[in-house]
Order: sequence, then C-alpha cells, then structure tokens
Amino acid sequence: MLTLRQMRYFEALASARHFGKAAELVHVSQPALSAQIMEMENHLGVKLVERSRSGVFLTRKGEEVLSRTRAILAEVDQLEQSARASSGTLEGRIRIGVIPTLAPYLVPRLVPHLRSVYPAIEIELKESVTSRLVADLGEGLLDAVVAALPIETEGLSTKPLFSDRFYMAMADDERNILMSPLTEDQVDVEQLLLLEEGHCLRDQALAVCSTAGKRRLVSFGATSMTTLLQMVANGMGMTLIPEIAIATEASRNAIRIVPFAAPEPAREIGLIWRRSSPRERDMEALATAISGCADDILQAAAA
Amino acid sequence: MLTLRQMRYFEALASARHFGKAAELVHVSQPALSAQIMEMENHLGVKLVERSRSGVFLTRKGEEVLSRTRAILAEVDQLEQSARASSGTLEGRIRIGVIPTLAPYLVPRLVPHLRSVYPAIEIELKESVTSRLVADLGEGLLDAVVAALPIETEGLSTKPLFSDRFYMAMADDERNILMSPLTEDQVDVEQLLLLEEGHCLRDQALAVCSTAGKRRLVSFGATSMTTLLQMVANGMGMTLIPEIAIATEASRNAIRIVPFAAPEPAREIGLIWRRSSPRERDMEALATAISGCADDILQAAAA
DNA sequence: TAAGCATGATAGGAAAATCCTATCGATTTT
DNA sequence: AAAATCGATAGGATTTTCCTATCATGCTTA
Repeated sequence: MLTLRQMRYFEALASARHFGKAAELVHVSQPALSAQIMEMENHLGVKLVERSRSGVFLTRKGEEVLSRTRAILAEVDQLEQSARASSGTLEGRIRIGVIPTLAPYLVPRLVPHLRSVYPAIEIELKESVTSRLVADLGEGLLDAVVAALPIETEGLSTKPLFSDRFYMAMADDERNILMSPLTEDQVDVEQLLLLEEGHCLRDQALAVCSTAGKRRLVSFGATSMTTLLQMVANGMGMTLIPEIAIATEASRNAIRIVPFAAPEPAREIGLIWRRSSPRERDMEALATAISGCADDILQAAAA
Repeated sequence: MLTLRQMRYFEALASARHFGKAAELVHVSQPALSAQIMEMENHLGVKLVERSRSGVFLTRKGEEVLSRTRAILAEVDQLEQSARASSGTLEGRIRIGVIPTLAPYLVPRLVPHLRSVYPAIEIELKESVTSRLVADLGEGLLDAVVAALPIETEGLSTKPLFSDRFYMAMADDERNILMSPLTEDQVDVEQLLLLEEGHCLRDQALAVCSTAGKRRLVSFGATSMTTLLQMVANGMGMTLIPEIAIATEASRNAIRIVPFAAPEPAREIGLIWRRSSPRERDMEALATAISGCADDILQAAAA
C-alpha cells in the first residue's frame, strides 16, 4: 500500500540526492528512509532512483513519480491548512498574554475550562508586564492580553472583565494595631513592600497609599506576588494584595488580610486585543470564560 | 501525521454513512475504522462527522475535507497507475551524447530511424568531446554516450557498435603523388591538419601518423570535420577522415580519399552508459539501432 | 597498493501503529 | 420492557516502522 510517509521520504531523497541527508531532512535514520524507498519501489514495481557512486539520480519514472508526489503532498498540505483554519469559535491556536500578578491565580482555572469548552483550542500563554504584552499584541505575537485597565494604546479594543479589590496583607503576628477596615492614610509607606519596576500593581500600590510628603521607599522589588507575600509573612513589611490572589496565597503564608474602608480601592481587569483582529467572536467567548473563572476564584476567596 | 489510510477510511465512511459498513468497504473492523477517523479528527483539530441516532453526517468541515480527500486519493491512484504502466523499450526521454566527429554523420540517420521504430521516444542530444560527455554521464545528465573506445572511467558499461576505418583526405588536384594504398610512414606530419585539443580524432590521427622524429605540427586546430575538409580542399594540407564521414564530406568538397594499406587503422565506436542504470534494455535497443544506421552509412560510402 | 572514508544495504531487536475480538452505553425498535 | 442497532472503549495480538550496529563496495588518500 502506497503511503504518504513513503512519498515524503521520496520527496526528501529527490531534494537531497543523498540517502543520509534526506534521512536527516525527515528526522529519521538512513536505514529507515532506505527501507521506505525500497518499499515504494517494490510496490510500484519500478526503480525510482539510481544509486551510483557519484550520487543518487532519479530515473525517468522517478522524475514522473516525483512530480506527482509533489503535487499530492502540496494538496495534503492544503487540506491540513484549510481544515485547521478555524472557522468556529475558539478553534485553533490562540496566544494569550497575562500579567504576572494575575496569571498564577487565573490560568490554572482558565486553561482547563477553555480546553473542555473548546476542545479544538490550542492555547499559548505568555506572562509578562503590561507594557511588554501590549507591545507583543501590537506586533502580532499575541492575540489577546489580560491586564489591568485602563490601556491607552491606539488600535486596541478592550472589554472589562471583572473588578479586583485590593487588600492589605501583613504578618499574622503583626504588632501593628491597625483598624479594620483600613483607611489609606494609615499605611506607613516606609513599611510597604513593592514588586519590581514595571509591574502595574507596584504603581497601583503607590497610588493607593499616597506617598505625598513621605521620604524613602523600600528600594528592592520582588519578582512575584508569592515572593512578596513570603517577605510579608516573615515580618519584613506589608503589601497590597489583589483579592484574586488571596485564596491561593493566604493558604500558604501566615498572613493577615485586612480590607480597606469604602470606597475600596480596586483594579479593573480587562481583555485587550487588536481592533483589526477578525476574531471578535473568539474575544467574546474568551471574555465570558475569563469572567466566569474570576467569579469562581473570588467566590472561593470570600469563603 | 495525516495518512492516506485515514483518508481512505474517511472516504469510505463518507460513502457508507455508517461506521460498520465503511469498515467492511475497506476490509477492516469497525473499531479500527473508528480509531482512524478519530485520529484524523484529532490531528486536524476538527470534527469531520457528526454521529447522531439517524446516521452519520459530515460536518461542514467534513464536506470540505472529503472533497479534498477524494481529489488526493484520485491523484494517488493515477500515480500508481502511471508508475505501474511499465514503460516499454525506448519510451520517454533518453539523453544521448555524441562526439563531434560522429554526430553530423550519424545523427541525421539515427534520429528518424529511432522515431519510426519507437514512436514514444523523446530524444535529447548533446554534442561534445568525450571527456565532457563522460563527465555528464557520470553526473546523470546523460543516459548514454556514443564515442570512440576505449573508455577508461569506472562505473561505466560499454558495448562496441562498429569499426570506423580511417582514410587520408587530400586535395583532388593534389600534387602529392602518394601510393594507394598508403602506408603510415608516407604521411608528412607537417602537412597534417588537426582538430582542436580534446577531440579524440586528433589523438588518433597523431597516433596513426607516428610523429617520432618529426618537428612541427600545424598549430591551429579546426572545430569540426567539415571545416577541416574545407581546409584540405583548399590545399592547406591533408587530414585523417573516418569512413563514416566520407559519404557526406566527399560530396561537398573537392577531395580525394586514399585508403591505408592493411592493417587499416580504425577507431572503434561504442555505446557507453552507467553500469548502475536500470535501462539495460534501452541500451540494447539503442546499440542495435546505431549499429544498423552506421552500416547503412558505411555501405553508402563504399558505393 | 593498502588503509581510510563515504555511502547505501542488511540484520536484529525495540518501539509504535494498527488491528481484532469482546463488550459497553446509549438509543431505537419491537 | 426486551431486543436490536450503532459507535466507543478495553485489552491484547500483529504488523509496521524505526534505530543501532555492521557490512560491502567503490573511491580517496597516504
């Protein structure tokens, strides 16, 4: 029985004019390729290639078979392409960027959910700071970004997904006798621990705990919420924590979570994509999925 | 990896609209067919068929994939057909190299003859010196070469075709009073006109008219026998002419042809091909055709 | 001229794909 | 309800494909 494998190997052989090199082209050992070529020749009852010291030549039949083979392989390729060209919602590859203060809490729920609802989805994720993600989005390296609004860049569409309230996290054995609920001017900025430069949460924390008139900030920045909260648990200070992180982080660190007084500060998480993208429907579906997951997570935190 | 097997099963399924019956069509059990269809759907990331109570329906994507699949299967079928259609003797392209001192006399007879006996032949000709032809043969650019034996190169097979005696050609109004038949030491090498470097006939001429003790040779070489014989006719000297050229050349130049005394010097013309070539039968047929043509031409010369 | 190199073929056993029988679960028919 | 239909699933056998190691041959080099 003639197979596409044989044709692919034969095509490689015709291109390389050398069994060993052709084998490399198709990522297989030379005997494996040899065997398939021989099988093909036997099946067709024709010598396709002439093996001589000065190289490998196609016979006349080989030339004809090659041209037909190439046509067939090209059509198979087209078939695969066209079949994969996702026509339905969230079919095929989608590349999503998520900010680091959100990804560890959202992604573990979101991905399995998407996979089960959209079995044909192929998810590629990237975690980075907003500016990097937005740049990648603009360059077509990502299809969508999940980050804190507002986003100012031109040419992008956004859709609010959910509101993520801020809490203050401090060591459980804290000597600080802070009132709960907290008001923003009670925060000692010199005790505030921050993520490194570039994270939007850093800027948000500074905005919440207005720094007017205060002198020094803790100069080093952590690279993840988890690190930051370990520092908090060890009594090195306190930090702002988004509600979505609470369920996960409170369970693994001895920390106390203190709410702010109304109006509670919060960040708005939104979905961002290129306005020119033709995947409007995918974005709708993705937004619905993310909102749903976020609601689940926040509900778990409240409990 | 997409396979023809999957496509064949899919085609059967689309025709039968029933897994069990499709399985019968391709002589396989129902689970085997099921598995291949599932594999194909997974690979393409698309549902091809809808399994419902009232039978099996193709999805929209399935319809498209089906039409492409059928086209591909048909082409594969054609490939097998055409490859199996054992090409008979001397069908299709054959690339033949012929040396310049032979081609102008042999080819005009050989080609029409081949065309009439083997109507499906496609002849490509190349005229060059032996070394060039043999190199092309080795690189698979030619299928056969007609040249003077012996040929030394490895990996080649040869078959003698005919013997081509040498004569001496001189101006008809020649003042030289040479005995006929001629003996080799009667030739004045300083009057001998030669082809340019690389032609085997040049070397043969020098071998025949042993140059031992002689001084100068005519330094410029002609590029063809015809040119050479025009020079002879114009009294610039004399030259060796192979018998096969006589009929053509004697009629268009005022020259006298003088035979050598026995044993008459001659060149052996042979057919040369790669030993690894699978076209043994073509070579036999070609050899027979060439020998036949050569006999005709030589007979014409004798008359 | 012999040793070394390049190249495709061969051998033997491992890994992967494919298949088969038997059976399940869901649905339709009797 | 019982029986029948139909595609999916399970478990194990068979076939195909592959890999490593080695061979055979012809060419190149020392």
